[in-house]
Amino acid sequence: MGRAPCCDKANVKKGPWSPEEDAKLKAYIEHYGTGGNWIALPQKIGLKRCGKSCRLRWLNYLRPNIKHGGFSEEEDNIISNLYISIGSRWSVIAAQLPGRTDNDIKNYWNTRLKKKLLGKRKQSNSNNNGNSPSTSSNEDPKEGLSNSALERLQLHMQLQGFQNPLSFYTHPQLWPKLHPVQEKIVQTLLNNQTPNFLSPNLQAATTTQLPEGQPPTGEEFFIHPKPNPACLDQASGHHQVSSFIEVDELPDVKADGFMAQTGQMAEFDCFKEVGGSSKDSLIWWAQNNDQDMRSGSSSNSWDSTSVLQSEWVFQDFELGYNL
DNA sequence: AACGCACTCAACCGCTGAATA
DNA sequence: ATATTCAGCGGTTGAGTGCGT
Repeated sequence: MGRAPCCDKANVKKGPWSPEEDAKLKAYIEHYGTGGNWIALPQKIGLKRCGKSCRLRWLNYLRPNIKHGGFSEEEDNIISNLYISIGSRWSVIAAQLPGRTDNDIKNYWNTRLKKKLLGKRKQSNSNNNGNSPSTSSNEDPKEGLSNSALERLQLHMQLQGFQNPLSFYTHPQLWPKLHPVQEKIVQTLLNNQTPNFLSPNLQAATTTQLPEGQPPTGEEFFIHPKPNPACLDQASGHHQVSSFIEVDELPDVKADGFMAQTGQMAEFDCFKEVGGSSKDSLIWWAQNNDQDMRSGSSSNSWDSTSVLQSEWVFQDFELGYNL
């Protein structure tokens, strides 16, 4: 079943918008609104543009109170931590940054912030031992986890001070401290999307608050997944170490080798603990991601069921992975 | 000055899910 | 229940720009 094009491509202008087009679009929307139909809008205005193009131009550029560039440190923190927490859901991230558009944030992340953070990490690695080649996730996307997953894993560990592998699990004070904004987002997402079997961890995680009246310093923005006590108790402790070893420092961690262990991992007690359905989901996730990796697909791997599901399964996956 | 490379960002493309016929 | 339409979203592209040689 094909889908009808949203506009007549032959009669539609593409490329950069002229000031005249901008003025027409802006004046019309400010006066009449969008009318709830972007497709019909360009015809009404007399613009030879696709409705989608008009919508994008309005949302990303013409809309009032749009900020461009000049991201602050606080915004950097929020973007980084939300990316690590929820992945590339730019619209959700943008919703927390007034005046910022998803497109702007996405560009900023891809061109600057990611490099800034991963760059720090590489520098940190070379300072530490000098023998870690630090394979960047985007160097070879066909091998290993998806770019997004690897980046998030790397950033997550970096930002958690992974240099002391046991510090997180052995120090409850390192457990989740959510900024109220993030707590709200996570709770909202939880209520709407997160499968029940994953909720307990996260809900527990969200219960830890910043001390009242204490302003966030930035560090508090980081969301730390709380380890599943069942896993801690029943998996003989080995996962504690494995979960903090950097993926790119593991010996030859590639798609096949890594994912081949999912069956073994799925049998861990801690996964039995959370119920059959979750186990199935985990296996499903592993299989689907395996396919995604093998195909080298650039499609959004966080997806098909629920981004959050994948996200938290991924975290559990880290816990359960046995080196 | 000219060239090539890297980077930025506006815009496009294609997919998904919700709404509706 | 199915098909269709559309808004919204995330990934990708390519023109423009800056910088080094």
